[in-house]
Amino acid sequence: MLEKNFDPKTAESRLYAMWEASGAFAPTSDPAAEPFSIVIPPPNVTGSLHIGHALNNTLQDVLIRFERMRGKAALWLPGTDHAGIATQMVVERQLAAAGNVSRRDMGREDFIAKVWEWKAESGGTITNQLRRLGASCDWSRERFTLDDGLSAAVRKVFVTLHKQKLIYRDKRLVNWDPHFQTAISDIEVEQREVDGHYWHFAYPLEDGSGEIVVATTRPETMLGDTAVAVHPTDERYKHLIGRAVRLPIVGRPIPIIADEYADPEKGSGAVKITPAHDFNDYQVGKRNNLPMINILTDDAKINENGPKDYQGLDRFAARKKVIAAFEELGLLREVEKTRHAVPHGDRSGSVIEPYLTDQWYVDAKTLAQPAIKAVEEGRTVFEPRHWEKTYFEWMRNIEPWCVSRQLWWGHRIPAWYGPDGKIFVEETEAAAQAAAREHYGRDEPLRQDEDVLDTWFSSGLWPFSTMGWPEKTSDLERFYPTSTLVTGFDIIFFWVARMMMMGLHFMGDVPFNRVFINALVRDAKGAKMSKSKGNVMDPLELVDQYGADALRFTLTAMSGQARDIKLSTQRIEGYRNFGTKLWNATRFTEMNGCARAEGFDPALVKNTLNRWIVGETARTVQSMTKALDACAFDDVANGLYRFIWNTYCDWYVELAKPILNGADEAAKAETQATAAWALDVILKMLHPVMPFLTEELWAQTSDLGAARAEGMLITARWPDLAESLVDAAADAEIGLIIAAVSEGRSVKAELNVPHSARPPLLVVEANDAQRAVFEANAAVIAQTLRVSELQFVASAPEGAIPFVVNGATLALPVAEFIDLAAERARLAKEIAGHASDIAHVNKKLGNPAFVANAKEEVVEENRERLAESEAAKAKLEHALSLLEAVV
RNA sequence: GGGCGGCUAGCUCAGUUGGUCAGAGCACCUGGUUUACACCCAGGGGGUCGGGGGUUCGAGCCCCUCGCCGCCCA
Repeated sequence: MLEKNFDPKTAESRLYAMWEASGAFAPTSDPAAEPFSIVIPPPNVTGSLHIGHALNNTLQDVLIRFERMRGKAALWLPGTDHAGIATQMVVERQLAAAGNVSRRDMGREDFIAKVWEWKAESGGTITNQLRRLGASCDWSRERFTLDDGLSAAVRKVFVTLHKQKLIYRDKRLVNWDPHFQTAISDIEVEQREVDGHYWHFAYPLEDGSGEIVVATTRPETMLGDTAVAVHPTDERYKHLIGRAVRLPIVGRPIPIIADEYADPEKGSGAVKITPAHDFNDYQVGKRNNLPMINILTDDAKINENGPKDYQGLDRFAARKKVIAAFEELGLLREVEKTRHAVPHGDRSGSVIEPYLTDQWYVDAKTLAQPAIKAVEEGRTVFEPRHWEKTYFEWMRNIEPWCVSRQLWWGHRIPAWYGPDGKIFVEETEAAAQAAAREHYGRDEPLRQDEDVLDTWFSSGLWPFSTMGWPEKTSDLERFYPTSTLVTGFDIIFFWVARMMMMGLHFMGDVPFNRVFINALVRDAKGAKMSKSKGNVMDPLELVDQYGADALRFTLTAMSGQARDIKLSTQRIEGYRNFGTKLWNATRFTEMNGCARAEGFDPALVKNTLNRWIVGETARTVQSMTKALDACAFDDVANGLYRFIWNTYCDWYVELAKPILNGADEAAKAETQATAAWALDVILKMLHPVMPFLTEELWAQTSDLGAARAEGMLITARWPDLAESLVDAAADAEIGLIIAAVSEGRSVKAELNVPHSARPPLLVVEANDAQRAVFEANAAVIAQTLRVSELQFVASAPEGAIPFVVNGATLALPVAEFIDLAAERARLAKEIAGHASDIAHVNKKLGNPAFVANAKEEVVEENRERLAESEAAKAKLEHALSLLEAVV
């Protein structure tokens, strides 16, 4: 006998261990099985599971479990990302906290050893947390972006792209993060609106004949100014073009040039040009052959190109000093308050400086073309579809991808420099030396590039590098392209786009056929969860509190197509209750001898109620299968909820009670068998979303009745029930019973008939078929509606309360209890309802254009509806008139 | 400035190709010792589907326009 409640705390770890030990997570080796594969978006190895991971991985697990049960060779390939900056940051912080020497004092080798040490200790945290969630990943295939195989893949890709001239070295402005002292890519830059100022500076003309005013939000950059630009058509300045101003503080004469970049509408119309420290100015500088003066050090202090008394000053201190100097010189014309966007590093949070450096670039524009085409042609489909616009938008305007990072933790760039600076890009040092020997005609000492690659470079290879590429492995053969990628929209640029480019280039095929973009989880108020706001919900705490299944079900139910999910514990609690409901329904069936019958065939059941639930079950299987195929996760959750609670528990079990307690042994046996059968189907359908509870119920009911053909639920076969199991006659019959009971309950409740009262239910008027249903089901209706019996009468006695169900008139003789006013109100309400319906339909049918243009079946439907409503209204009006007569 | 998404019951959201589509869950109100479940059962109130205009026999669903809100990119 089942306990009263499911206990997730003890069951979850036990069941997970059982699954894992059984090998159920690995794809079946059956060569005939169709492959279905998902690669996990590798979480940062430093990370711990947040609610976004919980959602993302729940959805992947739902798909994997579904396809596994369907008999496919389902592979969910897990792993983690070395996460260059993030990890380096964590370890550096730890070193600092422990009072250790800094990274730089420690040296590269020792520091990296420290990181690996840290990874060995803490790197398993997040994968263990995924296990708590129930994720059925194939852990035997787990990968890490910095493991040997993936590192080899990275080198191969880099060298190949270099030889194809799709990777090159270039000197240009990059986004420089002074905190980490590395370049970062455009998409790692976050624009933040901040309060700032426009400082209007006067630059005196060199000949002393006047001045020209420019404005800037970054005064310190004036130290690197090499021109002032005005618009070529700007009449105010035309006469000054070609002349020069003397740059205050610095004393350098700089030219006044004509360039369309200057906007006559903005400020004075003249703009200072600092080619080495501003992206727009850089373009202007290139167009006009201006010198580019870098005035900053790697850590954003003024370098030797600045005036003596500025050298070594931090950029913000230098800013203050520049402003003070202008004020002193009497050249500060105006200070204007402004709000403007300032670039920040998404990891460091520090202000990014445009900075002129040598970096490695990937020719993303070229690689993007096939990636754009693949989505245009539908070889990869985004779900929801509208994300394709975002993808195209970015891909069509893609910039060269800066892939070098001045960090230590990551894939060292496989490039070696000869004594003369000649670059040898090879997969190994030995190969580079060989190439150098070839080039120089002798051995020369080589120096490897100090930089590492952007983390996203290795994650871009993830769908094939994890399967063993560049080796030709059987996994690649079988599971590439992967079936579906499930990820968040925030990394469409970072990750999805890069995988598309790399996959197409190196595998000649898309990395995945479908990309499901999941929503972003927010708190109950819709705010983004963040540690600083203190509104973070820890998924593991929620698992502790409500069980993994409840959390999974909640996330599944809420993952519609909307961008945001607003998560509240109330919701989780409700779905925890849903699990308990199913648990207790199972407990009920167990108590009532429901057990699998040997050779049970749902097509052969005779009892109407059983035929009905068989049909409803088949319908649900079909809609759930369809919804899962379409990644309509919310439909899955809602459909299961409704079927299990409102159909199986509320009606099937309730209507089955009289049979289970009755004397008709044949009907009883059939009902016991059908209830058990339907429950098994339910467990299967619910398993992908609530794996723990269902597996536990599956186990606990395993010895009830005939043995199951299948072992554990996780590997049981997904149900396949034919549409033909739906029986229209059974639907109509049970539908009438449900309608009669519901309406009868409503009447009793509205008239405040005491709960203990047991009037008979009078069948006043009904067609032959309906009469037969009422006769056959009198006992069930009587028990469920809590009436004494059913009586068939020619007309309703005085004071009986009539109600209309599917055209039949029923009545409850409860005159002694009723409040006349209440009854009058009830009737009036019903009549009004029908009246408005009639008016609505009449208006339609009265419109000749409607009858002429609308589809025949629509017109017919409306005619029927009108007739029904009119009949019902007439009956109720008659009842009301009788009531008035009594009074 | 450009792009994308949203605006449906008090709250959170569903509403496929326009024709019972005005729904669900929660919240709220009323009643309940129905021997599976109070993590329960039964019943109930509540929305002119952001505003305006248009197409259509018919629009929450299509078009235009305006207004907010959010996100992304400049």
